[in-house]
Amino acid sequence: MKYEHQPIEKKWQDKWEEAGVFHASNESDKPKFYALVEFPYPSGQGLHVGHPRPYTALDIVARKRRLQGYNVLYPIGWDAFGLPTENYAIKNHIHPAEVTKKNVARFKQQIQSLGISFDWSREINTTDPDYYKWTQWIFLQLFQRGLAYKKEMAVNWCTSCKCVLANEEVVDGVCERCGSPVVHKVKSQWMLKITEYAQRLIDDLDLVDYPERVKAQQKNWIGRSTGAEVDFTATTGDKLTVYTTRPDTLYGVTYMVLAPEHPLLEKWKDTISNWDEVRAYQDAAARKSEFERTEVAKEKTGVRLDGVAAVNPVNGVEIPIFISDYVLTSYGTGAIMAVPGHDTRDWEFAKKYGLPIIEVVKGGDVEKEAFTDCDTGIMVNSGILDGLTVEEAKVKIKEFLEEKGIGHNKVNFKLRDWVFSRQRYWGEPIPIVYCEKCGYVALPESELPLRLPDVKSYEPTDTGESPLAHMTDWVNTTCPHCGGPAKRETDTMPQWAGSSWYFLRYMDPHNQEVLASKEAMEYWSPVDWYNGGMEHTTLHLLYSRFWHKFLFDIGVVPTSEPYAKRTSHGMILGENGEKMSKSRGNVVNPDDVVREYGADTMRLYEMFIGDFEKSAPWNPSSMKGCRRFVERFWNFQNIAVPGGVRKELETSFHKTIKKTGEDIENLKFNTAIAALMSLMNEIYDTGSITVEELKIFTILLNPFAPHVTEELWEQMKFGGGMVCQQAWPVYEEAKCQEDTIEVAVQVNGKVRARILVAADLDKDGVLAQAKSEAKIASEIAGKKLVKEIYVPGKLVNIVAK
RNA sequence: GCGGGUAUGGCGGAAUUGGCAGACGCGCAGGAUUUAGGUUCCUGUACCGCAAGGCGUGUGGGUUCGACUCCCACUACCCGCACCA
Repeated sequence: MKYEHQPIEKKWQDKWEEAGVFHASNESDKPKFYALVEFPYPSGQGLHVGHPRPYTALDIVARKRRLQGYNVLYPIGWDAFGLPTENYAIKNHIHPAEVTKKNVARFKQQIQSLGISFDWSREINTTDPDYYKWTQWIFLQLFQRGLAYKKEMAVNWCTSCKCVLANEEVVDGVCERCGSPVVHKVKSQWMLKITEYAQRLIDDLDLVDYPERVKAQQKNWIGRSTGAEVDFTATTGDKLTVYTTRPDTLYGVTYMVLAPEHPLLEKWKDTISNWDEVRAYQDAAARKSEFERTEVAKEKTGVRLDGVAAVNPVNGVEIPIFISDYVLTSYGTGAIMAVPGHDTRDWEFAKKYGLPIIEVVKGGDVEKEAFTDCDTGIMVNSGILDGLTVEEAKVKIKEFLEEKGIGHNKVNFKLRDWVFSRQRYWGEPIPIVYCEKCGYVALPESELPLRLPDVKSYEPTDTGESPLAHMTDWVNTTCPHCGGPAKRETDTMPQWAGSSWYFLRYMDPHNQEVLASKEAMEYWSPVDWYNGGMEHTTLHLLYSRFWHKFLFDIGVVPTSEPYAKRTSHGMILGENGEKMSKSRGNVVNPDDVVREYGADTMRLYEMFIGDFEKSAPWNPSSMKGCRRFVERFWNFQNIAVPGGVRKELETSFHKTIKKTGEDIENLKFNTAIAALMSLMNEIYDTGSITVEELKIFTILLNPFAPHVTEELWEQMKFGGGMVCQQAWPVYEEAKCQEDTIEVAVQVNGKVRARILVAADLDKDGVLAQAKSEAKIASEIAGKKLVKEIYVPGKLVNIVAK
């Protein structure tokens, strides 16, 4: 009997939707389980085979949890604002909203053809005004508490998208999205003070269950470092503060370096005798692109300031001051003290400009190279610190600095505030107006959502203004504060805005009064299990944690962290082992796979392909094994006989129930499927399957292959509704153990025989049986038995000399 | 440079409180059924060897009765960050 997957899969997808079996309830006596996958950006290309991997994985978890009696929320939606849609709209003269609608319809149809048990009654879309009303509302809360502010600053400007990018969106000096060069441009931008949450974003990682690599990457990105700020004095009398992580090396300072943009330079204009040279260097630094300036390999350059010097506060020594573009204004104080004896960059710089190098920690040879690996060394040439260990010196110097009032401990972060405006059309309008008299004024809540106006042209402008700026009717408005003339903000929010809180909306997606009701959030929070890509670790994941902490602080959400557990899937690569992409021509469309092999086979294949957390190349030849597995399951019908679980298969069934359940929770879908395959092989070896056995097998397989299991359940007239409404089988620990077990017998660590023993036989009994084995007896004959080891149920090792 | 990870048959991959390496699947070889087979079923399959046996988890050491697993020193590759003082 051939399994016709096409009509059968469609049939069950329709039935599930009609019956609403996957709709979550906000009121239930059952325990809740909130599973979340990152909602997709509905691009024009449609789904590729990478998308279903995480969806299927959490679908398996969600389906299994439902069978176990949980009230499961497994929602989906569309992260639909963004550049590709807007660009497509411009090119083809279609409104971005129309493009979005079309793409969403295609994505939805594709996802539904995979049999994912999403709760479609909670579908959301970030471009829906009923949704972005609340994105704007959150922005206003940030603004009213001083966490959103406007700032004139040099920003990353993509020359092709004609748009500002966040630091996180610039990769190797080019735009992450289109690969065009990124240059610096001074513009007035909306910023969000994520830096205010830097410490808590690190600390609270202890509260959540994230993979170590995700935690490490976030910590690395936030970049906390501890050190001290120390005040040097310039010969002009100005205070010159530096940040250092090594205040213990203060006696080794032989010069200072300022960033070319350091504000004191302008003040010293008349004192610096080589001002022309300094100005030329400043200009050159300003012209460099982000990429040129951060290129690591390049040689350090700088200019010495003539006529101004600095005085080291610990020993009164006068030292020269340089400017160099390797010192950044955006980190620390924009000025550093240079210790060439113990810092590689300072050492190179000192060698190049012939500056003195002083050893302050013993152990290296500072004439040959900087001695940086010196945490265990002893201080020398360091006045009050001489003879101390580095560790002791750190404590003593800090006491000294504080006593004299010339320095104090300081924590610094690499994390910068989040550049939040984009000069594009297809994003949430920022609900702020600018009034000559009152400055930036928040729109009253009653005017939300502030809808995107219908513009004729979405073309980005070369002036760096948003396309919205041309809509004078829309731009010109009145100030909500004083009633005078005012202009609307014409920049829009970045794509990350809508995705920073979407998981809250799923809890109560149709609420018109608040972003989600208190009751709904208290019931569903936090997300129990959130799976997503590693590429979002320092973008979406960090941003949404920040917004959630803010919403927690103002009493909107009940938990300080949004996601209790995070997991990450590996990428599906092309057949050639390279990343799937249109340009490489190795993209596989899931529609073709579903048509040829069926959704169940596709799901099994993607889960069986390898370790879920690692990337794996697409290999259609092993698809056959999964299809074969589905058909062999289907053919169980041909050998089904009445009866309960047979004695000889009892242990196997208990073991498989245990393993399948545990493996699903541990993301080990590949071994869960392998266990089911093994059980199937064992069943076929007996020549038949009993009705009870088939029922259990069907329920175990259902989360992986939902369609074929439903159809077989119906064909067999097992009753009680659909498979997805049954109860997950329960195993007994005691019955996972065989009565008779095989024990390997080793002599001096090498396996020489295998014996069958009763499971409850004690050590002496097993050893006696092992030694009576002919092979073993001859091996140990005439030798002295030194040691005898028995690992219960596994092996015996006899050490003989 | 810093941080994280990986290395096992022809291939994807199993196996971790140290205890039978190669589960499961693909592929391949042989056989059965079939008019036929890109179907199904059975058998075999790390490597060397006819066999007894030997050898084997990136490399080199170590601990142990016993190491894919633990320790030390390397190599190669992948990912993230990177002039962060």
